[in-house]
Formats: sequence, structure tokens, C-alpha cells
Amino acid sequence: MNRRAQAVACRNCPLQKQPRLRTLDERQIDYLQDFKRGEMSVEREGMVIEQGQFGPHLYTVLEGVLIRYRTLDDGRRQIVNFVFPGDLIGLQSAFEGPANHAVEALVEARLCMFERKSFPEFIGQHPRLAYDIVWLAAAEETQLEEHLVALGQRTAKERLVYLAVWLVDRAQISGISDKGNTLTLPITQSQVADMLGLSLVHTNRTLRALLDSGLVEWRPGEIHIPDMDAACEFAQYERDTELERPFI
Amino acid sequence: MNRRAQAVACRNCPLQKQPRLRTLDERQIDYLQDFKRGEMSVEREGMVIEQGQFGPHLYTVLEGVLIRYRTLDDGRRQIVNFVFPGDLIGLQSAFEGPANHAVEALVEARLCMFERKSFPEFIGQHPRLAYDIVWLAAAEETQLEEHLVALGQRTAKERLVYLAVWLVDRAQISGISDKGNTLTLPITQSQVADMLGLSLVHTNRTLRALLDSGLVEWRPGEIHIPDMDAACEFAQYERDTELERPFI
DNA sequence: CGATCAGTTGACGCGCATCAAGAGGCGTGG
DNA sequence: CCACGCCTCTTGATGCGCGTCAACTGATCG
Repeated sequence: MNRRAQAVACRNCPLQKQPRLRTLDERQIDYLQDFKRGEMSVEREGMVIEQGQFGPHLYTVLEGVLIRYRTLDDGRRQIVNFVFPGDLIGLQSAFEGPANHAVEALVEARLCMFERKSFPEFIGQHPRLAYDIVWLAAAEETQLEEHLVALGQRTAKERLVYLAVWLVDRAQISGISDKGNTLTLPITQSQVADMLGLSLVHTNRTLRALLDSGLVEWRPGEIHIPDMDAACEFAQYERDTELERPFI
Repeated sequence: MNRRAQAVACRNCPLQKQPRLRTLDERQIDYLQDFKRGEMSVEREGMVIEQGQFGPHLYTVLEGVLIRYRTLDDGRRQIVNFVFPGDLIGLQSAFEGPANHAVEALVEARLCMFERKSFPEFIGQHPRLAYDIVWLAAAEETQLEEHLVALGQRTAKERLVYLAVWLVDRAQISGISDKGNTLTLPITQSQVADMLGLSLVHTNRTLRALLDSGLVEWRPGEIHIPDMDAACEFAQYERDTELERPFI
């Protein structure tokens, strides 16, 4: 983890170019620029937030994909969500003391840093951005809700299809996957297991079964979904291909 | 569901009296009063929000307990969260079109109504309240995160203890349970099962085992936890007995 | 070139789902 | 006022989905 001298100016923020991410106007960009405290790079497997710590920053992901997870005392681990470009990290810990989860990079990532303590002021001074933050918080909640339904109600096979579809969908929204429904990302089967509440062995077997059935081709380092509609229906997942996300 | 003529004035809001709920100052109360559009009563098993609908309101619970759940096409149901006094309902659907979940009252409930379309203006005009809303959204997210850990990593017995402890804890925060660690609330075992991703039969058996072991006494209509610390440790649940929640 | 780690596959067993049926409470209508 | 239906809780029997233990492969790396 290191800080770079040369940070991208907000007006040149790569996220502004993504079609599914809502762009900001000049005034908002100026204000954000004031609020921004620099950038941070994290290498693969690097930690952005440690469980139980009390970090002074909020982050927006500029590039890369990360996981947010919680570890129990006895070593069991639950991956709570994946974090994509445009997502805000650290909202909860901004309010309720130390974070009860960790955030770790799956691939090298670049983050935009904000100061936690100027956060109330930030919300107060720019209503539209405050509104966007509430939007992001609500969206994150909706995602967790989906995961919850998957863990509570779905079988192993359904969960894996759900996760594959969801990952590809989110990747497309944040612009890191094309329309070919392929996502290149080094997720280990162990991580998949810890996300879906399955054992590693059963995850492996089920992935093989899915590969054989042709519904989802999840090979090491790459997810491909031959027929997106079929996969969505199987997992009872509803995509919204219209929706624009705000960010920062 | 019916609207009452006589709504409580915000300055007399019963929630203001709860020690664990953060009180508002005069100016904030005045502003809230402007934003408030009335009250609503729901009888037991009455619906506040229907899945797939596009309601024009946000609500704050004044009294009563509700469940928020999502039903799949094939009838499987996942209860996503319980809703207690002081909680805000409808944030997600305020942003992302129709709600993908339903909200139903467990007991007769009273709700404070706000208009969804004046929500952006509301956020813009009162920073402190905007801040509180972000706080509430973050808190809700933290709760879902806990549920996710329970569903993904815990055994049936652990899940049930977790849920019991969590319910009693939340009930105490919102002032509807005393320090005796008893919560009187008509939750069916079927609802418990749908919350925890267990079958009804197994839920029943596990509850009986817990009753026999003395860890949690969950009888129909009432939850009692003889030794809160022991139960928390078993479920690896960390209470925060200090934290004040904001509301509205 | 041993060590470590992700992926893979087999064997076995337990936790939990499913099917089934009965008991008790409560409201409703004949 | 009792009979009936419905709902919740309960308990038994059976079996499958998935966890666990264990071993082997191939890749990467110091």
C-alpha cells in the first residue's frame, strides 16, 4: 500500500467515462476535488481495511476489484460482498466505530481517498452528493439483500449461477467486462465457497457440474456465461440493464 | 391500513423518549414536522409495502414490529430483516424503482409517513438529518451483514441463538423490551425458518433442543434469554450496549 | 527442487430437508 | 353449542445434499 504523488484530477476521473456510471457536473467535480485527499494503490491481496481497526478514510474504487469479508473467532470466514469500481468503501465504519469487516484487493487496485472526519461537513455542503451517498448506501443494501436470499433459499447450484451472473453484471456496469459475458478475474474457489456458505470441495464439484451442463463456464481466473438469459432465469436473478449508478 | 386524522406532533413523538434513540433539537423537529405527511396504522399481518409495487411513501416505525421479506417465483421466501420502532422503511425503493421486497406487520403497528418525492429536497435542506439518514442506511447494511454471516457460516443451533439474541437486543434499543431479556412478540416458527434458511421441522427441533439445554427459551410468542452473555458468546454476537441510534 | 497453494477427485457420514401424521387452539358457521 | 376447518406446533421415519477427511495433481516460486 503506497500513496502516489500524482493523483488523477477529478475532472479526468476514469469513472466519468463509464456509460453506466452517472457523470457529475462541473460544480460537483470541483467540490469533490476539494474533498479528495489523494490516491492509494494496493497490490493483489493487499488490505485496504483490517477487521477491528478504525481507519481515518473513506475510499472510492477507481480501478480493480476487492472483497469485503468478516472472519469469526474460530476462523470461519464470510465474504460479504465484492467491491467494484465506483463503489464507496468504509461507510459503516464512518459511523459505528471500528470496522467489523476487512477489505482486500483481488487484483491490483487504485483507490480515491477521502477523510472520514470531513464527511459530515461534506454531506452538509453538497446536497446532491449527499443524495448520491444515500443512493449508494441503499444500493449496497439491496445487494446484500440479494446475497441473503441466495444463501437462505437457494441450492448450491443455484447459488453458483447466481454469483456468476451477478459478478458479470456488476463488472459490466463498472466497465471492466465487455458484452461477451466474460469476466477475467482471479477468484479462488475457496473464496467462492466463503461467499456462498459452501465447502470448498462441494463448490468445486458443483462448478464442474455446471461446466458440464454448459450453463456457466467458471474456469480458474475466468467466468463465462454462454447464455445470459438462461442463467438469469435459472438463478431467478433480475438484471436491470438500464439503471445508472451514481458514484463518489 | 387506514389514515388517522390525529397524528402525533413530532415534538411529542414517543420515540424521543427512548434513551437509546438520539433525540433531535427544536429546529430539526420543526423541519421534520413539515416533512411529515401523516400517520398510518396497520393491523397484525397487514402489508405496508407489497413486493413489486412502487409506493409513494417512506415510513418511520413509531410502534410495532414488522418483517421485510422477498418471495421467489416458486414460493420460497426469505425474510431479510425485522423492522423495529425508529427504523426507516422504503429507502431502497426510493431510488431503484419498485420495491423488490414486501413489508408486513407482526403486530399492530403505527407508522409515520413521508413523501418520497420530497425526499431529495429534504436531504438538501437539512444536513444533519441527511447525515442521520446515511447513518441509518449504514446501520441497516451492517445488520444485513450480520445476517449474512449467520446464514453463510453458522449451524442451525447457532443461527437460532444468534437470532434470539439479536431480536432481544434490538427490542431493548427501541424500548419494547425490558432488561429482563424477554421479548413478547408473536413470531411463528415458520417465519423463523424463513429468516434463517432452515426448514420448519428442523427449526422446531432445534428450538426444542435449545430449550432443553437452557441457552435460549423460545416459546411460542415469547423469547427469553436466561444468560445473555453465554448466549452472545455461543453465537459469537457482539452487542454494543452504548451506541445511540438516530432516527427519522 | 522441496515447499506451498489452487484445483481435483474419491469415500464416507452427518446435518438438515422432506414426507407424513397427529395434537391442540381458535374462529366460523350450521 | 358443537362440528368443522385451518393454522401452529410437534414428533417420527427416511433420505439426500452437502460437509469432512484424505490423497493426488500441476503450477508457481524462492
